[in-house]
Amino acid sequence: MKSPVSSTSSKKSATPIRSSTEFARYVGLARTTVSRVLNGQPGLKPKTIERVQRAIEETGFVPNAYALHLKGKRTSTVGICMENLLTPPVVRKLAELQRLLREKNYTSLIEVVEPDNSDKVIRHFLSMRVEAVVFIGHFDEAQLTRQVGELVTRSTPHLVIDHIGIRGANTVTLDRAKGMHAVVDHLYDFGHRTFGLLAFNSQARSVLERTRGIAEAVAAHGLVFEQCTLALDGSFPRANDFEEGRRIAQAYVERGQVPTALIALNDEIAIGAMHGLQDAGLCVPKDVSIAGFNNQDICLMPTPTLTSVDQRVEDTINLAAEVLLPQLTEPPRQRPIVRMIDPLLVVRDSTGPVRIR
Amino acid sequence: MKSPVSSTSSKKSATPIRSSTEFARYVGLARTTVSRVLNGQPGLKPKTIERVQRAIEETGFVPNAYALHLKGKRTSTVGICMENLLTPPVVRKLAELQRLLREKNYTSLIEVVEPDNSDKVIRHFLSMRVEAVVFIGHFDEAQLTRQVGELVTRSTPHLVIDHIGIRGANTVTLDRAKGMHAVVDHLYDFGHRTFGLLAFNSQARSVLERTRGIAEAVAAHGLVFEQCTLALDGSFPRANDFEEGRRIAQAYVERGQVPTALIALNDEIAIGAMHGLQDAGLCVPKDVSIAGFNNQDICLMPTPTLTSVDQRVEDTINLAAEVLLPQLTEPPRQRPIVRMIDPLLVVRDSTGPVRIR
DNA sequence: TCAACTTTAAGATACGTGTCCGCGATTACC
DNA sequence: GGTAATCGCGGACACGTATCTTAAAGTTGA
Repeated sequence: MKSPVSSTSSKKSATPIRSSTEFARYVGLARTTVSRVLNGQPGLKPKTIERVQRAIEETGFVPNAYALHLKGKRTSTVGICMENLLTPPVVRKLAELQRLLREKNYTSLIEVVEPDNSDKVIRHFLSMRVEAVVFIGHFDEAQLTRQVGELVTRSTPHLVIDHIGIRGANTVTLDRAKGMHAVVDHLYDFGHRTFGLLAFNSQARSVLERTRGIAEAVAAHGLVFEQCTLALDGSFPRANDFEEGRRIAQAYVERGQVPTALIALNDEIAIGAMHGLQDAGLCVPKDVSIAGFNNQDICLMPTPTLTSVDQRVEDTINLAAEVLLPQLTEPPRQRPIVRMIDPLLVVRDSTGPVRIR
Repeated sequence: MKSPVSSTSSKKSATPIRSSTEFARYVGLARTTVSRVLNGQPGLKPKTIERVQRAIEETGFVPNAYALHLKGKRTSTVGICMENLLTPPVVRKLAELQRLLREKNYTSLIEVVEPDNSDKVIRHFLSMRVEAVVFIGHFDEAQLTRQVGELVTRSTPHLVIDHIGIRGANTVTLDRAKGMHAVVDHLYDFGHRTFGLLAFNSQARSVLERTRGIAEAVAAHGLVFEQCTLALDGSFPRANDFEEGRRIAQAYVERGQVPTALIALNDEIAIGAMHGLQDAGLCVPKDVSIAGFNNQDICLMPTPTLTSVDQRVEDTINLAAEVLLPQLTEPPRQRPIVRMIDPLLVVRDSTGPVRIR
């Protein structure tokens, strides 16, 4: 493997070499000759090539990417707007996407977007001449729609991951409604007819989608959503999801009427609720079944292990790359591409047959 | 707030404007005049200024950052080498550092470093003329030492976060030995005299540091490390830490001799072990006390909640910024700066008095 | 109306790099 | 030793931008 930095010489070049002119002077060759070596052009004596390569090792000279782009080289840069860097599911998607892009020799420019700096982030991306902009997570809907529109106008490729329903946007997202549908079907098969919804009190699109999925599923089984579901939700936003789940479970217990099945917004809420029930002497899944969402590693932690809906992050991001990469090399398409990923219900020990009373 | 993109006009500029020359032609002014408006120079009619600003909104023109840097503008870019983007503690540090840098108008270039691509990443950072390189996490020690050495040689500022003992490196890291010392002291005060070490079977520096802390602590209490500690570790690397913790706990149970206190490598292992013990009918902390490490959110999840060592991520990163930022503007220092952060023991319900038998 | 001044426009140069071109120097072959 | 082929050199140009300098246009005052 070629090393950009010398591992043997400890030569202290007091003034590091910053340009090909300086570097050529160091080597004792013309700048043009050095340039031809660096770009692998033919018609050079092996001795000359070797001389330049040794000088690279000695000085650690690296051409200026800014000048290269000015000369017409592609930036090979993709800007990624992140909702945050703290919630595991979005960070996993970032990690996976960045890995794929890196494999294709693209650089990722990653920025966390907040409502008041999102235009600044986009402007920065554009000034860095990114070849595409990717959004991962959930954002202000009107703002995102506008930004996607502007990207389309200037024919900069884009992709929205996770956020459904942005008009005109290329979108790759989990079909959250379908995920909840699968959860309800699974619980219904076990005989459950009442469902407690944990922490669904948000107007975020991703949550509404899931509520819709539940509503459709219970309707498909001949149930009435308002009668068979229950919600004792707390504050939003929440401080700590485990504590919130525990709190909600306690609220059900104190109310003296716990649904036979609980469907949680995410795994943290689910596990918190599970512990809340267990603290109250209830048994999971004998007394109450619980399902989470996201299928994070923590699903394996509790006793019993948690049934959850897997986001299929890897498949999602592979699909995202499949949608994004052609845009970087081929002429722009007229119609936005929208692709949905089917979630995967992972059944574990926290869900079981309804107790016969 | 100024918007880089027009929110009102839906002008479809078929050929987006890519240079100030094109832009000036669009405005109908000389390129130099436009440049002076963009850079706020005096001696321009308000009407001219307004004309240019309207054109910016119409076209969404953004100057090319690459050309700007070539003209001498700083890149204001910091390269961040990440161990990974999957383990919460390092990602939290990244999130915090990026937030701080963004506040100071620095762009972060984030790359995940793997053993076989680390030189490539550094070379890429150098070609992007980053003003500093930051390493977050744990890396191959020899490789990192060499890379830091080369950065020093070319007087590019650097900072190593989390990795202790890199010769010549500016370092900010948690004092992990001190953290384990605190854990042992805490358990000792509760009467514990035997300690099971969970998943400490790694030669990584950060783990060795912690083992050292435990050894020092038990010695300070007049105990002999080899006699009072026990380890039934499994494979490394591990697939899922919860299951690994559970597995190790079961191994202790099957062996019929569980130490009164367990010290885990991290919170996941600790919680897994806790469930393993509970499955075997043991009570935490009455029968066995357990302590984790990192004080992640999941510590609040189990019953009982987990005693853990907090990394004080925010303080760590604030200190990191304090060490890093002056290097970006002031002349280079001769001696490396090494700063340690004192961890914080967070006592919860998983640790208690030793059972009297 | 003309000079003096202010405002705007245009020209030139530089930044670091790749590439093309023509010339001189070295090498290889006979 | 002569000729041709090879190789290195230096100059020139372009990329997008800022800035300095100079020229042109417009405005004011007497």
